[in-house]
Amino acid sequence: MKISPTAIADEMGVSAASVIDMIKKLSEKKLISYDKVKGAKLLERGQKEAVAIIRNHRLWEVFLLEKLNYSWDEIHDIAEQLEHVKHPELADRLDVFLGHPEYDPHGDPIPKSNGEIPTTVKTLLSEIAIGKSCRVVAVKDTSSVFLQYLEQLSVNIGTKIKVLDIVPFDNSMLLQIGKEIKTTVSKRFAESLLVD
Amino acid sequence: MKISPTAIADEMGVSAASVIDMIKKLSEKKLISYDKVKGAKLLERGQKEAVAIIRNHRLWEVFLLEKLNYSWDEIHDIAEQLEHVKHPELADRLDVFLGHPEYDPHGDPIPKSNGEIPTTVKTLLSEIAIGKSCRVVAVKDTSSVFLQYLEQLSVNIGTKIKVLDIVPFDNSMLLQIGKEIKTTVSKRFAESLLVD
DNA sequence: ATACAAAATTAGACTAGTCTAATAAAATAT
DNA sequence: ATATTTTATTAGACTAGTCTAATTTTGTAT
Repeated sequence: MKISPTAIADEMGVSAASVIDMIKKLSEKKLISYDKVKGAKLLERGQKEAVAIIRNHRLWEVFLLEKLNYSWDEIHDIAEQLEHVKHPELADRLDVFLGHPEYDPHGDPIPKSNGEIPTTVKTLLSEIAIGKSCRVVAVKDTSSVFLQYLEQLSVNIGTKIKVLDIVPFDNSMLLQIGKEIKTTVSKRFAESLLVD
Repeated sequence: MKISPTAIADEMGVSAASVIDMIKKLSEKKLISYDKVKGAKLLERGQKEAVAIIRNHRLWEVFLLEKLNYSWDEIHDIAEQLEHVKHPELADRLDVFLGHPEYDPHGDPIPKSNGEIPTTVKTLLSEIAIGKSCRVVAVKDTSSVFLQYLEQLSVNIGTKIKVLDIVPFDNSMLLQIGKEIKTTVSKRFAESLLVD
């Protein structure tokens, strides 16, 4: 997919001009390539740095949730600060301390030391047929409102969900969540949850 | 003690001009006061922020040493980055997780949530008389070379030291460290170690 | 193919933090 | 009390990251 300056600007909430400036700087540093037609692409060094930071981020998220008892919707913002702490062995030591977790609390895979990222088969809940069951493996939307809504519905990574019915009118889904809860959710909701 | 711009510049390894510029900015923000005669002083708000950061720093040091098994001389640099991570509850949660430690690995007291800093009676090892025993409570010098030297001598916070003799010529001290080690150390060394 | 809209780019400005070099003020020594 | 040295301060410049307001380029629709 083509990554254009405006796409980045929207995503990051900065002006297009800032993105262009930064693209120039990162290109000079050979971290990314950029050409008007192909858009922006990570170069080898940039890819490595990026994956390392994602690894940090996800490991810290596990730490914040499991060790400091932060909730699902609070950890992202703090991890965003922690991810930039730099020290050669830090991620590896954290990884050992946490017992080599494979996924972060949002269900995203934690890159290995060597940069390898485990892949998982993920399907949108919205694509599950009536009568089928599945397990939540990740969330696509990590906003607080969504995560808090999930918490309210007792939906977590690993929660079993059965699709009882789909309303043809607007594709709302009637779900059996775990054993206790039966509820209807919107199409938008079903498109924000990843299952296997 | 009067804190002058040059003193700060030397300590921080920046130019005097930068210090003056920063003094202006911090004064405008009412974090410090400055007057040529009295020097720089922390104001209430500045004091609070400073203590909060020291609290973060020392708690992270405990974490790095105890949980990630970093060594005595590596933790300071990493904690210097971690200390600036900002989140309302972070220090308190870390404090709970670590079991409310009172001192950091260098023996310095960890400020309480309310900003209170426990005080301890500390004496320089160089002031202990021949024949007296004492326990190491803190280090005054936290450079790697010094900390590594201490490690080599098996000196840690809590280690018992007996002053066996003092050389009148240069005030070197003959020490009994723990049960095993007997060695002579320089006056400089004895002035870098705090005991009770 | 021309005109409008959208995206990319440039120009110029601003803040924050830093520097060096020049100057002013203070402290110290004789 | 004056000369010398040290300290404080100012002036002007630089980098990094950001912005707004042009302007140029590209894409699209008729």
